[in-house]
Amino acid sequence: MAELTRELTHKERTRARILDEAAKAMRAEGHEGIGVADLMKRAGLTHGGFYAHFRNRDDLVAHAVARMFQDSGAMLARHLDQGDAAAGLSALIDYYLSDAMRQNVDKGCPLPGLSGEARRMPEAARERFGAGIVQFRAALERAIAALGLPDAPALSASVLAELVGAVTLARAVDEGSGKEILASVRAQLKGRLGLNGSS
Amino acid sequence: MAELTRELTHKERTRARILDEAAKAMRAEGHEGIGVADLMKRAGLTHGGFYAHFRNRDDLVAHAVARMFQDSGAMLARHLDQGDAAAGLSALIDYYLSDAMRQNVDKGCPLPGLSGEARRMPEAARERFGAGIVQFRAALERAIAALGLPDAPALSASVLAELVGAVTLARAVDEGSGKEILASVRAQLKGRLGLNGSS
DNA sequence: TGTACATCAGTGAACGCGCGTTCACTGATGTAC
DNA sequence: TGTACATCAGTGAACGCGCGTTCACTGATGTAC
Repeated sequence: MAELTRELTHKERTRARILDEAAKAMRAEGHEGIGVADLMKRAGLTHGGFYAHFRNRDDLVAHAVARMFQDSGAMLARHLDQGDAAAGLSALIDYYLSDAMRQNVDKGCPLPGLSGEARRMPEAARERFGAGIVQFRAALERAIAALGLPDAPALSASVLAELVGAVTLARAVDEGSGKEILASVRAQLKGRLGLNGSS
Repeated sequence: MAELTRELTHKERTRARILDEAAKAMRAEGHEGIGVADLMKRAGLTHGGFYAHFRNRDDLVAHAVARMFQDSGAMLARHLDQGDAAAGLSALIDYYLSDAMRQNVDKGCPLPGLSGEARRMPEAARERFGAGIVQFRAALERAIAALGLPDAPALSASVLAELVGAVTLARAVDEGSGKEILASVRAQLKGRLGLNGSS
């Protein structure tokens, strides 16, 4: 408990900086897309020091994945853990399917960029990734149930698939098609969840 | 025209074999996941011969992507280019969201496995990939329009996102969750398209 | 029909390069007295 | 308060390895005569 509020040591701050850079790099370049030397350079260090912070590269990847889902969980809580489920879901959809999400591949949710290669990640990272997906879906399910829609478990899977698929595809096509996919899916999804009229 | 029916030369058959292996390997391991030497070994050859068939590795990747979308287009045509749009779409959904699709990552549609890294592919491959997505969506749009549903363009984007997202996520989580995601999305998607009762 | 030769798909050794990892060392920090 | 020393985060040269690519060569094939 004291653990949670204690000042970070110098080493802990360095480690956090490395993890932040790793999370950015992995979102942009995939889990194999950045090397130890480049990563340490981005964090303002030399590559040899890496092994004072992580057992090896696989260990880094696992912790970077955990880091990304912490951010992701905070984003979900910000939108969904408030009184109004309809307003929260609507805002989440607008955020997730925004053009900023399409463009800023190194920020935000790891699902569109990394789900396709999760299978190939080192074991610890893969497990955390799977757990992150399950957690994301559970948050959606709660919000959908609060909205009073039927069959929230199945609907949450469907909505999550549509959100993640839309961003993934929007990033893979040309800019015009990508923006259009996002706009189409935003409209369809809100229609489906009855979020059209108000708020 | 004669081009299309002519017997393949020995070299052309070899090239096709290399491309088939490359397509399989890329679906399973990503576009950077297989090396020239391993690929040629899988095709029963040695690595030096590679450059008699392709300018370089980027050239191979571009042609392998084209190859995958040929297969993908044939799969779509098989399901959708027949009289009954409802039966065709229903069969496509069952095929695409099947457990076989979840398991056999080296076969079938390249979208779930590779869309997330399309952005990072060499330019020619990236363009073909984007074109493949647009073509897939167009086929869906035609079938949805034939079904008589309103707003086919937007709905096709939404359905495609859901299909691709569902398989991507199902492959990234544990087996139980994966099967459950596929079953949920199958049911939701068919309900959405009014494909529940018959056929 | 049989021989000589050109063609060219495929071989395999070699290359330069960047990767993850190791390790002896440096030098700033903070505690002991 | 000032000095001596232990700690340890970070440095940078070095390693073995696998990668994409090159290239001189081989040997089977098929055409020319």
